[in-house]
Amino acid sequence: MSEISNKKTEKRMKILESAFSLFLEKSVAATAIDDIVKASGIARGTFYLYFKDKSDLLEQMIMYKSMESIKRLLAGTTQKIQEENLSFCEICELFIDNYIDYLVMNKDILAVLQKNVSSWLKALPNLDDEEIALYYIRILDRFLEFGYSKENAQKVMYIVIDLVGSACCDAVLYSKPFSIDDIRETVKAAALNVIKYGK
Amino acid sequence: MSEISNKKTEKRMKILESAFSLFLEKSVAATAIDDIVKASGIARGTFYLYFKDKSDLLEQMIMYKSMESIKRLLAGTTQKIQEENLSFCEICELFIDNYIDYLVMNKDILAVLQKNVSSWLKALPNLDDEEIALYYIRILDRFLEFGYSKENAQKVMYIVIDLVGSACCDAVLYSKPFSIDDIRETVKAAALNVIKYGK
Amino acid sequence: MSEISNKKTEKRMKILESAFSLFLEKSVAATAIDDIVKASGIARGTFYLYFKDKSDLLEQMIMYKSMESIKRLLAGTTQKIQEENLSFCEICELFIDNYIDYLVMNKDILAVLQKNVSSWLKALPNLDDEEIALYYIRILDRFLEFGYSKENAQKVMYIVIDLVGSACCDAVLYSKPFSIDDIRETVKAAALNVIKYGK
Amino acid sequence: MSEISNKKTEKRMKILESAFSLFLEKSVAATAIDDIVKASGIARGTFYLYFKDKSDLLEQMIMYKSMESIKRLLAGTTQKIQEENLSFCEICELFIDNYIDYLVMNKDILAVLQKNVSSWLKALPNLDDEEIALYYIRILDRFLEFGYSKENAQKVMYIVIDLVGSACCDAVLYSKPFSIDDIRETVKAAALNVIKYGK
DNA sequence: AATGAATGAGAATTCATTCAT
DNA sequence: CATGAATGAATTCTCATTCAT
Repeated sequence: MSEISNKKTEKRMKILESAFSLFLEKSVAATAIDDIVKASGIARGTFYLYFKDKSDLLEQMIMYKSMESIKRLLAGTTQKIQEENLSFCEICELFIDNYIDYLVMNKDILAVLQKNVSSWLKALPNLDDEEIALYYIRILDRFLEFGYSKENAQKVMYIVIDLVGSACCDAVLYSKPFSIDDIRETVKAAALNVIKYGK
Repeated sequence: MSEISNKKTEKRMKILESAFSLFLEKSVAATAIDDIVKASGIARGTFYLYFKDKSDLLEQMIMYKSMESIKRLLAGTTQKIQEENLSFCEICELFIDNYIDYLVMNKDILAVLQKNVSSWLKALPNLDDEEIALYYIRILDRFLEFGYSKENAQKVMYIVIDLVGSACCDAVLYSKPFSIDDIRETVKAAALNVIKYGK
Repeated sequence: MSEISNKKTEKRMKILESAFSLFLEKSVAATAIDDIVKASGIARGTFYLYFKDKSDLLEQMIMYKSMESIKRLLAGTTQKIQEENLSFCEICELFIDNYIDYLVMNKDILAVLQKNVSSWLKALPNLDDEEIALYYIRILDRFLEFGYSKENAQKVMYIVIDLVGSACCDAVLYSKPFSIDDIRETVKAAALNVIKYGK
Repeated sequence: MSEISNKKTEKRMKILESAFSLFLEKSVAATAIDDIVKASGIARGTFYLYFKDKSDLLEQMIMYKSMESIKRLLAGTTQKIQEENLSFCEICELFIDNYIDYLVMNKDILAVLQKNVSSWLKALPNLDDEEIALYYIRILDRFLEFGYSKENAQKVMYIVIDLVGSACCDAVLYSKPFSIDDIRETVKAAALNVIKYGK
């Protein structure tokens, strides 16, 4: 990659990160392009060299942020799976636990993505990120081993991820109608029941 | 109710309905107060006699729309429960089925409320609508009969409703990652498993 | 006409006049909406209550200004015609003389309208201004008396007006390639020759 | 001419031609330097190596385009004059005919130059193009032979060219208020009358 | 209560021009 | 000579809200 191309990517990242911070502080709607520009230390026109408009920025950011973090989650989980020798249900529990932890710890991301936390799921089938695709296949295999059909496995995985994301989003961000501490175990149990009895 | 107060309520409804249509057509963000005012056939200033501002309108609308329809859903379901003699699990299945039907049929409401379809849940505990409160208690009782603690029952009910709402929202509105026909049975089974094994 | 409607028309005029002055001072391109707004003593948004945008304003202004002044020209000329007893050629000469005088005296209008001074001609056939239509017919009648066919009369009238407008525009505004004093008599003679021998 | 200087001229032409195409497509005002630069296949900064700014480009283009074509017009006409033995009036008629043909055929140039088609006239007296100067003198001589004073000849020539250009501009571009076919003969007759009786 | 003209802060976007490479 | 990323002043336009009638 050339010097220039490097600098461009760097600046694009800088804008994305600055915008993200502002979206957190205020909210997406309350953040003006002008704020982003000032926070990024660039000129107003420069923004438009990198993004078509605010919604283009938001779209790119959701992908960038959710990819970035889901990758970390998957990497951490699969590593543990390989190290220790775990049963299918133990793996699922571990994964769900990690996902909830991830949501709790990344409250900032959650605040921006809202109920779209799990939106990376929709992009999974035709995603061009090899790393994530690999993890996905590895987990899918375990479902097949457990007796799931491929189709059913995909649907159940979707429902579980969505269930956890949706329920925890309200809990983590608003503690409504339950705090994350109150509902955590129930969510975990619910998710596991969906998997255990979903064949 | 007096003549005047009647007219006021009527005009308030007119505004809510006009706004709802526009929110559907365009989206909330793209709808200006001016549009709502024109569609309602009232003067610009009049809007502010009925609503503090746009977000006040939105809040009132979500409540109005989701109450209105959830009431219909609950009424229909509890009636059937009383007529036929059903077991707890049959009742739950019936309720979930009806909820999915309701989401499919009220695609327009879903389009505006998005993943907030189930937001009426958050308001449930301290809601001043007697009718709904009554239904809620009746269903809660069934959970207790089945062996649930009150607290756990509330959590599981929340998770189930949220699970169905969230998964079906994507399915009904975007058919992504699955169409509602593809995922319906899996969602239903998942929800039932959460209830059956959630004690 | 109601009080309000009166005030609206008044404000519209105020904007048109302020804009006209600025167009004169600077040029159309160099005048920002903001300048017009300041000069009119109104708020920025108010401008958009009266005009869609700058080109809408310009269009309305050209019509308004060229109508306004052409009416004065026609009125002045036809009055003289009725008072004194003049031959066709004398009438034409008088008219052309008056038109040149008008262009010289309304240098400001000319500066804004440029070669569009005669653009009111294009709108003549389907114009809804009764006053002007009346004058037009009266003059046309004289041509018919002189032996012109109706069609030919219209064409010759157009060419003459356009000839005078175009040649004098350059002369009055830029004195290029000739000053108006240098070319006036030649233009007048040319125009008269077109009429005299154009049958 | 050196290699380098050749390439420079070539690139300058390329920019002029690209700009001309865009001016035609959109209009001068709606064409950004950026568009011209892209269409020319050069870098943004390069533009400023060849032209001071947009108005400099426009000025150079009007001259370039109107010179280029007026030369062709004059060359074609004078050639015919020399071959055939024509009277003064026949020459004038031929010239006017050719000018109208030229305007009809160069509708694209007309669209950009608008009523400035005849603006080359203003530059005639102090033009450093020998070829055109020569043609001009030759035609002027014929007017003197016909009995015109030098000064009057220049004025009449100006009026005639301007008359034809202005009337035909509206006709060719907008067919308003008359189409070119409708008005052609009347314009021709008018122009000839100006010359015949303009002494 | 109802009206709608007026407001003006503020948002988005463009674009000619510069300058370091 | 050529490049094109960066600039930021300038401009257009929107829209929630107020207030005199």
